[in-house]
Amino acid sequence: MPQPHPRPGAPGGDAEAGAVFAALADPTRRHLVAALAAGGGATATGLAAELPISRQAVAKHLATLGRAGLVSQRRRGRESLFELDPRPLADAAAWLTTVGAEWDTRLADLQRLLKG
Amino acid sequence: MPQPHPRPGAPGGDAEAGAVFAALADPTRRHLVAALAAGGGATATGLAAELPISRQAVAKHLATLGRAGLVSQRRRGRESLFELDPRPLADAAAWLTTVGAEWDTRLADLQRLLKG
DNA sequence: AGGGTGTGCAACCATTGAGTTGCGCATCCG
DNA sequence: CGGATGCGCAACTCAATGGTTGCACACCCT
Repeated sequence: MPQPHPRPGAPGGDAEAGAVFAALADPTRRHLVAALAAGGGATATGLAAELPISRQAVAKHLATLGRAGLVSQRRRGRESLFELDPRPLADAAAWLTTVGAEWDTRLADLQRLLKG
Repeated sequence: MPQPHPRPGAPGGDAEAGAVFAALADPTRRHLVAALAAGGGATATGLAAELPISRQAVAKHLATLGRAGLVSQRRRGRESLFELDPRPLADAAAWLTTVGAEWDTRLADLQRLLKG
């Protein structure tokens, strides 16, 4: 129900979604996420091989993605595998559609107001 | 079809989506987007009134959102109105779901491989 | 006309973040 | 055993960015 003054801020899970947006703000990180989505688990060294940056840079990015809950790490002998966890992506998508829907509702209300 | 070397990057519209993610990475900007979605057009001064930062800071954020295509500006006499444009949100959502779907497909393929 | 109100522009500061290099430790393999 | 390979941690540089203040211009209203 559209009110003139709904709460100023927040659709559900703003913090979670925010972490995801911040994580995906960087093109390198988007590339990593896409690569992990397409290729399954991979190591930092392997991922760095197809990128113009150092392994440590990739490792940092993976750590950032991990902090956002998008990537999980598993040690396998002397190498460590990184794997995508797509669940937070859903939260972010929900935020986007919620805001979009809220806007659409507002427009519809406005038009109804003008017509009526 | 899962190959060892799929294309490195990109579901459709990576650049567009990236701009949106970068724009929404900041909590203040998310708040602004939410406020515009809920309240319709607003001025920088009005938006700054409910925030702990200066009008100019808000203006800068609105400019950033404008560069991402999320906000349009219209001069009305001596005040300038900012309005949400939700279309880029759809692009970003599409990116998220594409990546998620790609991951799901990969998982399904893997399971089929193990079963078959 | 002229004061109040709202914008926009520019300079400046502090913090964050991406990237690098160097080093030490663990693990596999000949 | 001992070299090679891979990882993680720490220190450092450099650019981007969120925030501020100050000022000048445009517009509304009495």
